[in-house]
Amino acid sequence: MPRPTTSRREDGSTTVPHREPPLTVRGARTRARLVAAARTVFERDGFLNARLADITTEAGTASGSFYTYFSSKEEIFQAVLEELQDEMLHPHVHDLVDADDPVSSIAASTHAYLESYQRNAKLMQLLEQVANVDDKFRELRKRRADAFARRNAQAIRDLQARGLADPKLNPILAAGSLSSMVARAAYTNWVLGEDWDLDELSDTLTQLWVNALKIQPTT
Amino acid sequence: MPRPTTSRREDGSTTVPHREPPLTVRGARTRARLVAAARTVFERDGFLNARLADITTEAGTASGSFYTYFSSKEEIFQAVLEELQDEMLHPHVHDLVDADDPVSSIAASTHAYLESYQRNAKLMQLLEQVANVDDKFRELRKRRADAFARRNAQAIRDLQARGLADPKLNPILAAGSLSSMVARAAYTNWVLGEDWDLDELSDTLTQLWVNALKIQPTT
Amino acid sequence: MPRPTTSRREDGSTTVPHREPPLTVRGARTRARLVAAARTVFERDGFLNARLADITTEAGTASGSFYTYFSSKEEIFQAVLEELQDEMLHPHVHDLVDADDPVSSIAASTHAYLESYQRNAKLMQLLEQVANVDDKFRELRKRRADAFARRNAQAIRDLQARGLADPKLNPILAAGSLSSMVARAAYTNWVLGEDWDLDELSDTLTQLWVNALKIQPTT
Amino acid sequence: MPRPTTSRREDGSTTVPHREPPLTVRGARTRARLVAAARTVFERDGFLNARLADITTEAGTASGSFYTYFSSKEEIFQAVLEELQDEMLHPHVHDLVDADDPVSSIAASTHAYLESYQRNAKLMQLLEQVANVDDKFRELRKRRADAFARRNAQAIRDLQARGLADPKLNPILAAGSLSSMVARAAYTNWVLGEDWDLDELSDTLTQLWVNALKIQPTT
DNA sequence: TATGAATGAGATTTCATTCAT
DNA sequence: GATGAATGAAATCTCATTCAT
Repeated sequence: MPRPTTSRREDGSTTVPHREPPLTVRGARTRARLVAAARTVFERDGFLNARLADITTEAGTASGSFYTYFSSKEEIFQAVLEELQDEMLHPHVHDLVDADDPVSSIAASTHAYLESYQRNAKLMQLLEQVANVDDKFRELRKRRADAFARRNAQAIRDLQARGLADPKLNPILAAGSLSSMVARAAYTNWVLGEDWDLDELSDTLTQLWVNALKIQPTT
Repeated sequence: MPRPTTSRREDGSTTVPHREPPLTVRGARTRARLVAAARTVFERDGFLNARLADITTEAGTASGSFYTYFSSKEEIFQAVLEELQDEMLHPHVHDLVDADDPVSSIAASTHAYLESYQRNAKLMQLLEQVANVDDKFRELRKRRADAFARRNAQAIRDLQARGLADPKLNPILAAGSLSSMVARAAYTNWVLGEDWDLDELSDTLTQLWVNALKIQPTT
Repeated sequence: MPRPTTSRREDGSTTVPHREPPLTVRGARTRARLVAAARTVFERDGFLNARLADITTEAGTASGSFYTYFSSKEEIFQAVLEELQDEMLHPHVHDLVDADDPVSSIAASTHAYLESYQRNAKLMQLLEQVANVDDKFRELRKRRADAFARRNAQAIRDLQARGLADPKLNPILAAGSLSSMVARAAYTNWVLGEDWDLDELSDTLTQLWVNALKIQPTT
Repeated sequence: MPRPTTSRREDGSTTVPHREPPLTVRGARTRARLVAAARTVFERDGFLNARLADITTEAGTASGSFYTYFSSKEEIFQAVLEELQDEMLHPHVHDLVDADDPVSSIAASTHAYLESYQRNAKLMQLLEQVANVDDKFRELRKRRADAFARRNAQAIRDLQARGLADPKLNPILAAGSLSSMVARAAYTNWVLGEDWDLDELSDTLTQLWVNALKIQPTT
């Protein structure tokens, strides 16, 4: 349809398939089983190749039960994504400003990002796949990237104000570019399958970031 | 959405019955029309949504004629990609070593990369989409990224040897990371649709790169 | 729906599934086989219960071939309907005015209508079913009924002008009502399954019509 | 559109497991709510498009409660129909014989029929739809039409015996045909959506009926 | 009685690929 | 080489009906 396409009503209006949250304990359990199954199947087969039937089979439910809780593959994918922590979705240095020691702060957040990327590599790969196929997810990612860039840009601005970072840099572009660097490096390593050591990569990225901003030691 | 009967597996294990290059002039013309049509359709509809029938219709040929020249959508996509210059596929600084002035060299190649990315944004988006869906193209991208990274790593190593770059950096990881930065920044700008000015972005990236490597002026 | 319901293009635009008429002889033959098969299946199973698979099976084609020529059950039903003569779709007296003998004229057209109704009873039943289920066909029927009513109303007006019919009657309402009488009587007899004799029914309807209009003998 | 799992056959051969009438007050109330909801939903969506889930939602009951009172959509439709007065289901002249004044009698019953048709137009449309889809309802309609025809035929026979109506007419066929005329005219006006004035239509139909039977004034 | 989650059969529709002309 | 009709596998989605609580 396509749906339908599928207009149900005789007046041609289409009801947006809104799914109610489960009201009973049994319902909540079934929904949870479906989400877990979806994660398994997505990670195994990829988003595009995953069939709803695979998911329900994996969850041990009837095929029709899927639609009790979700109205599309996209929707259950979103539910799967919600298990990803926000902090993991983008590299960040949000404690940069508060820190007496920006370098350790960058090091810490970089390391944390890489670790969680590695831990969720399959899911990150999925996200990459879906964001390049589905406009809604592309938009979602853009909004998140923007939010992080703004926070990092503010941090850079603060450092510049305190004379601790290269004043010539455009804070927004620099923040976006350096975030990009970390995100793409992680992608290259764990999705494309380079075999860089996590700690070494973390150190290099931290060093590059610090150098790039020309961060001055605070002491 | 019904499943395409082909390209089921994500591991890319599809047998490719090779098609002979066209022998006659008419054949060469038809093939060229198909490739051009494919580019149009891919850019309009995306790789996944593009149907072979759309391509043959756009090319003004019968649907069956497709198989005279190509044996799959992947294969014609490869043909379309061959129009992209190699240098455009990855950010590079290959003239870095020879240059007396590494900064201008970085600036020039960054600017060139961004320009061609902007010019071929639709195709780059396609490449991103396909590389995240088809293992063969993912592999292809990895090999190319590796090749560029090796060359850039060598350049960095040379600068370090001449005392012109931060000796603490791991040349391979630094090269990979900085390339990633430029590639992903371009992607963010022209695929995700940020609205950064090309020149400003180019300047920022150059500055970050130079800072990151702690490149010393040669004079 | 069927494909998510079902926008093909990435921009969300939906292509109206316009089917080209067949270009080859083979194509024309296949299309004809499908229409014939559809009539058989519709008459046997009714419009709603008919499955496209039944039609293609009956036609001896692959299921997918259906969509080479039609894009929906409604569309092939329309093709089946086109075999019905226009004159058969509504009771009419269009030669009423010209006739020197309006009574024989009414008798002849009534008899002709009933005969063709009987001959196409199954199809008329189908039309009744579909017109009460599908707005497009309901509209189609209304337009046709209107056209016939206008012609008959004109005939009545002429008779009134010549002093040959009851001048108190509203020509439009009388025409509509008397047409309704014939149409519904035929429906009652051949669809609901009364067992009235065609000739007797024809005579009665003619007599009622003549009486109702108070038609005077012209001699 | 996927096929409903039930009511496959057009011959209406569905086993109907009877439901006991509700024993408690609460039960009676629930049943009444369901019937009212069904009418609303049927009139809004049509019989075929109406889902049992829509009905229970509208009634504010759980979906499973439906089967406590009804065993199918057909059965609840029948319950909805029972709200329609019998007299409304067919045009009638049942007081014709007793009347000293057959013309006024015909006028009165015609007018009454049209008025109630207009008032229940949505339900009459539904009945038309269902009677053309479900054999049980088609049979029901036929039986009722027969009963009315018999009564009207008797009335005509009486008039003929008293020398007050055209003796050449077959009473049964005339009764059936004239009833058809009124019923179909009402259908055309309020279901197909002509825009005839009720009183004008009523007058015309009465006049046609009186003329058709050649009814003589009794005085 | 009432609830609402669970079930699963089954039709539609797509489109890559083949093949007779 | 070119044509375009024919093929058929496969996945989605619906919703009447059942059933455990």
